[in-house]
Amino acid sequence: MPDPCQPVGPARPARGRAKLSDVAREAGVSPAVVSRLLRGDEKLRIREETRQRVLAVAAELRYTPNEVARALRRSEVGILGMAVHDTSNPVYSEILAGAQAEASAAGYALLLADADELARTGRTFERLVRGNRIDGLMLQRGPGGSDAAVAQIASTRLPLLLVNDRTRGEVGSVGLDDEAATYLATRHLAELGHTAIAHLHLGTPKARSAARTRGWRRALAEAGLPEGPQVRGGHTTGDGERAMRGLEPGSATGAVVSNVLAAVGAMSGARAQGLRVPDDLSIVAVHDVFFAPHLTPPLTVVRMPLRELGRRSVAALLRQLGGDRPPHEVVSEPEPELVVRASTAPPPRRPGRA
Amino acid sequence: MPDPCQPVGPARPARGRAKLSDVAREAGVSPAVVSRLLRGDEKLRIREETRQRVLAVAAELRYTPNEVARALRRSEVGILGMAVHDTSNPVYSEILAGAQAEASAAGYALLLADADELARTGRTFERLVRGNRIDGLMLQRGPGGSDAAVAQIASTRLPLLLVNDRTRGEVGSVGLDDEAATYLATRHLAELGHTAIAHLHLGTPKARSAARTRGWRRALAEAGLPEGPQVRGGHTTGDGERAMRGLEPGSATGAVVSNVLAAVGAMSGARAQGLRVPDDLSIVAVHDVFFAPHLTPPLTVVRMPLRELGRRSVAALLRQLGGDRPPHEVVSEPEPELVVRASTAPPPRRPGRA
DNA sequence: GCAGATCGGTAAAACGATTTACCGATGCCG
DNA sequence: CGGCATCGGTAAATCGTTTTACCGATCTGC
Repeated sequence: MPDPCQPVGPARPARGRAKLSDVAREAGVSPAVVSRLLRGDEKLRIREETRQRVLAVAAELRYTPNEVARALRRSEVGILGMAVHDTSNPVYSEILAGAQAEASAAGYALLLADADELARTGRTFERLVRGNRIDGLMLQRGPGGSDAAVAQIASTRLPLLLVNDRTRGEVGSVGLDDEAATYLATRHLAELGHTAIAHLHLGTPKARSAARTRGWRRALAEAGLPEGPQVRGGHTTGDGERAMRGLEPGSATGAVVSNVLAAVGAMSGARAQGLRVPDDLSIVAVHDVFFAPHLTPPLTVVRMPLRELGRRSVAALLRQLGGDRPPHEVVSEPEPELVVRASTAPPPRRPGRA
Repeated sequence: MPDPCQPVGPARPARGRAKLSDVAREAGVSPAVVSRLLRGDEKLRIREETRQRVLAVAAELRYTPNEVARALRRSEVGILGMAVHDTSNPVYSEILAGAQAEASAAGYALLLADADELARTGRTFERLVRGNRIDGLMLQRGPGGSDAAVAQIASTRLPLLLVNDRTRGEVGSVGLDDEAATYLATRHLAELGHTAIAHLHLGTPKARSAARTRGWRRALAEAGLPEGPQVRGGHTTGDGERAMRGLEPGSATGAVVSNVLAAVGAMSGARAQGLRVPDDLSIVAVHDVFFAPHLTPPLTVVRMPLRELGRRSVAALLRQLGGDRPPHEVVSEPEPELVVRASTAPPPRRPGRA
C-alpha cells in the first residue's frame, strides 16, 4: 500500500519517468539492490520477500533504465554503427536488413551512417567514431572507399569490421565468396556453349573486384576458353549502360556482370545497341534482387547470402567486442547459387565473332 | 588489487581518450571554462590569450566530447529513431536515405528500428522508446501498422512523427499528396482513351489508401468515366501478381497500381495471363524507383518526392523537439510528376469489354 | 577613498545508473 | 562465551559533461 509517511517529493516525478532511486525508495531498499537485482547479479543475496517487493514496485512504476546513464557508467552503449555507401542500393539494404535483425536479437540497436561522409573525417567522424556513440562499427566501403579512411578509423581503436570485403591483419572483415560467384556464372555460360565470355567488372573495391575476376578466369581456364574482353562495369545501372558501349560489338556472346545493378543497365544498353538478350547476348549477374525475376528477360543471377552476411557481420563484431581477435570470415552458408532465368541461353548459331 | 606501479594521473590516460578535465588541467583552467568555450557560451567572458591556450590544448589532445556524458547531462542524445516496416523496400529505403542526409546535416544520427518489432511492445520498445535512447521517433507504418501501437508510443510523450502518412490531432505526420498521384495516373490513362480503368489499391494503411482511391475516383469523374474495378494490390510483387488474378479478364484496359512493387508483380501477372503490356493492358504505378526504366516494358509511373519526404520528416521532427506543435504536412515540392514510359498506351481497338 | 561595475573566471551540483568494498546482525560451533 | 561464517543488504565512488550561482580582483566614477 501507499506509504503513509511521504512528506517529500512525489512518488513518481510529474515530468519524466521513474528512475532507479524512485524504485529503491518506494521499495524501501537501496538503489544498489534494485540495480543488482534487475541486472541479475549472481553475488546478490536477497530475501525472497524483498525480491518480490522490489520487482513489484519496479513493475508498478513501469521502471525502465535510462540507457544513457547505463552507457556512461558501463562505457558501453549497446549501439552498433553501420556505415553504408548507398542506402538505396538494394544489395546494401538487404545486408542492412540482416544486420538490423541480428543486432536487435542481440539487444543492440543499429545506428546508420553514410560511409562517404564518414570518410571525409569531419564532424560526423568525430561524433560517431570518437564520441563513444557506438560500441563498434561496420563499414561497407563503396566504390570510392579508401584504405586511408579505414586506417583512420582503426587507429581510434574503435572495434571495426569491414562488411562485404576481405582483409588481412588487424582490421577484421566478413565477406562473401566472390570468386565462387563469378566462377558459377561463367561456368554456366560455358556450359551453354558460349566461347566468348566477357566480364563487366566492379572496378572497386579492389579486393572484391579481384576475387570476381579470378572466378571468371578460373572458369574460363577450366573450360579451356580464351579470356574474353573485360570492361569496367561499375555499381550502378548507368555504369552498366556505359559499359556496354565500351564492349566491342560481336566480341562476346555472353557477359558476366559483377554487379546486379550494372547488369540491369547492361541489358538496357544491349537493347539500345540492337542486341537481343539472350538471343544475341546472354547476361548473368552477381547478386539476386527481388525484382530480378520481373525484368525482361528475367535476369539469371548467382544468388549470394546477403541477409546472412548482415547477420554474420553483427555476430562477428559482437564477438570482437567480447575480446575475440578480428575475424576474417567468408559467409559460405548458404552457398552461392546459380538461379537460371531467361537472360541466358545458348549462343547464336552464327557466333559473335563469325 | 590496486596497481602500485602506476604513478598518479598521466596527462593523457593510456587507455581511452582525453576528456574535458584533461584539457582543463593541461590548460590550467577549470573544466567549466573548457566546456563553455567549446560550446560557445555567449555569457563566458574570457581573455583572448586564455581562449587560445585552451583551444590549443584541446586540439593537441584531440579532445572529443563524450557524447554519452553530454546526453546524460543535457537529457538529449542527438539521435533520432527511424522505424521502418521493411528496409529492403526501395520506396522506404529512398525515404531513409533522405532522412539520413538531413539528420546528418543537422548534427543528428539516425537509429534504425524495425517497425513491426516495435509494435510488439517488447524489449525493443522499452529500450528504444522508454530508455532515452532517442530524442524522437519517425515511424513508417507498414501494412499491419496498428493505431494501438501508435497510441502506445505517443502515450510515452516521446516526440513522434508518422512518416508517409496523414494524421489529425496530437500525433504529427508528414505525408505525400497521395490523391494527386493517383489522380495524375488515372488522368493519363483517360487521356490515352481508356474508359475502363481499374485500381489496384493498397489496402493499408487506411489514410494513404483512401487518398489514393479518392484521386482515382476524382479523375474518373472529371473524365466522365464509370468507376472501374477495384481490387487489393498490396505492397509487394507477390501481392501485385495475385491481384491480377483477382481482376476479371477484360474488365479493364488500364490499371492504376497504388504501389510500384505491386505494379511490378502486376506486369508479371498480366503476362502470365497472356496479356501484353501495354497492348492489352496499360499499367501505371505510384512511385518511381531506379529500376523502373529498366523493366520491360519500362514502367510509367507518377514520381513522388520520396527523398524529400525523408528530409522534411526529419526537419519537422526537429522542429517538434524545439517545441513546435506536431506538424501535419504534405510534401508537395517537387510536385508529383507523371513519368511516361512504355507500360501505357492507347487501349486496344477492340475494347476490353467488346 | 569607497561603492558599485566589470572582468575573468571557479565551485559544485546535477544527470541516472553500476559496482566495489564493506557492514551489522544472526546463526553456529566448540 | 568467543570466534567466525553467512545472510541480507548498504554507502559511496565513479562515468564525463553541463550549468547555475557565485567570487575575488581590478576598474571607474565621484
